Amino acid sequence: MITKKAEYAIIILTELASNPPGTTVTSKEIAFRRSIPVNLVVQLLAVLKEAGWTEGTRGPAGGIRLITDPEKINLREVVEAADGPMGITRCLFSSAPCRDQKHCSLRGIWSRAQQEMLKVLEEVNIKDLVEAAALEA
Amino acid sequence: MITKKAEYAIIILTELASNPPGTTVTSKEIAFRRSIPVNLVVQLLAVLKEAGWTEGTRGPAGGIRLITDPEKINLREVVEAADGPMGITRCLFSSAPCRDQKHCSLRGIWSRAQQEMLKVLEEVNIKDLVEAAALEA
DNA sequence: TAAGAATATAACTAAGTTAGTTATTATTAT
DNA sequence: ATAATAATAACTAACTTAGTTATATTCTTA
Repeated sequence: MITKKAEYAIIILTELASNPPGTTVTSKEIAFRRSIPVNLVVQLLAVLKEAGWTEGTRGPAGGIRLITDPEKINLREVVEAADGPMGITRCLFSSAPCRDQKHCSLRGIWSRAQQEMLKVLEEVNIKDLVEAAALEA
Repeated sequence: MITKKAEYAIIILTELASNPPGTTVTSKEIAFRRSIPVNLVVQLLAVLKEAGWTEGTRGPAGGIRLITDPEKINLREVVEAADGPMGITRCLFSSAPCRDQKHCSLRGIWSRAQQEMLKVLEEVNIKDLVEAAALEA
C-alpha cells in the first residue's frame, strides 16, 4: 500500500520544484499551500533531506530548497523513501521464500505483478508532475 | 496489499483443483495438507462459495468440491473475492477524486500502476498453478 | 549576546486492518 | 440419536497508519 505520507512527499517535492531553482520555502508555507499538516511536512522533510534531494537553512529567513534536478527524481524513489521498500504482499518483504517451497509458485507471480507496477512509477518524475500541473492551471 | 487470506484462498482452490474433478475434500484435510489454520480455511470456503466456485456437502462423508473450471478462475478474481476491491492507494478506493483536483495528477498515475499489476494477475489462472506445481514434483 | 525563527527528532495516540481464535448453529450419513 | 461435517458470527491481539504533542538544536539578526 502506498501511504498518504508517500503522496505528501511527492507533493512537497512538486511544490519545491514549481518555484524557480534555488528558491527557499519554509515548511509552514508548504503546509499551507498544499493543505498538509505542518508536522507531517516537517517529518517528511527529514526523509527528503536524508535522500539527498533537499537542503534546509535554519534561522529567520531560512527554509528548504531543492538541490536535485526534479527530472532525476522518479516516483518509485520517493515512495520507497517515504514508505520503505515496496511489497504488494508480505511475502515479498522477507528475502527468504516460504518454508513450503512446493506450493509457492505464487512468489514469482507477485513479484512480476509488483515489477509492472513499479515500472509505471519509475517512468514518472517530479518534473513531469510540475508540468502537468502547469497545463491544468 | 494482498493479504495472506487472499494467498490462502488461492492455495485452497489450487488444492481442490489438483484432485480429479468432482472429488470432495474436507476443510480439515485442506488445512492439514496446505498448513493453513483450519478456522481460516473455513472462513475462506465461505468466500469461495459466495463467489460460486465451490459447493459443500454437510454431514459425515461431506466436504467441499470445485464446481468451476479452474481455467476460468484468475488470480485477480480470487484476490478481490478474499480482500475486497484492490487499491494500491487509499485514494483509489474512493470513487470521488481528492477535493484538491489541481494537485491530483497523481490519481491517474496510481491507477495506471495498479492496472499494470492487475493485468499480470489476470493472466494467471488456477489451472496454471496446478500445472506449475505438477512440474516441480 | 540574547531572542526569535526556523529545522530536527522523538515519543505518544486514536482509528483501522490483519491474522487468527472461539463459539455456536445447521445439516446429513450411519 | 449421534457423530461428523459445513456454515456463520462474534471476538481478540498485534500491527500499521495518520496525525499530534513535546522538546531539542541551530542559525540569524537586531
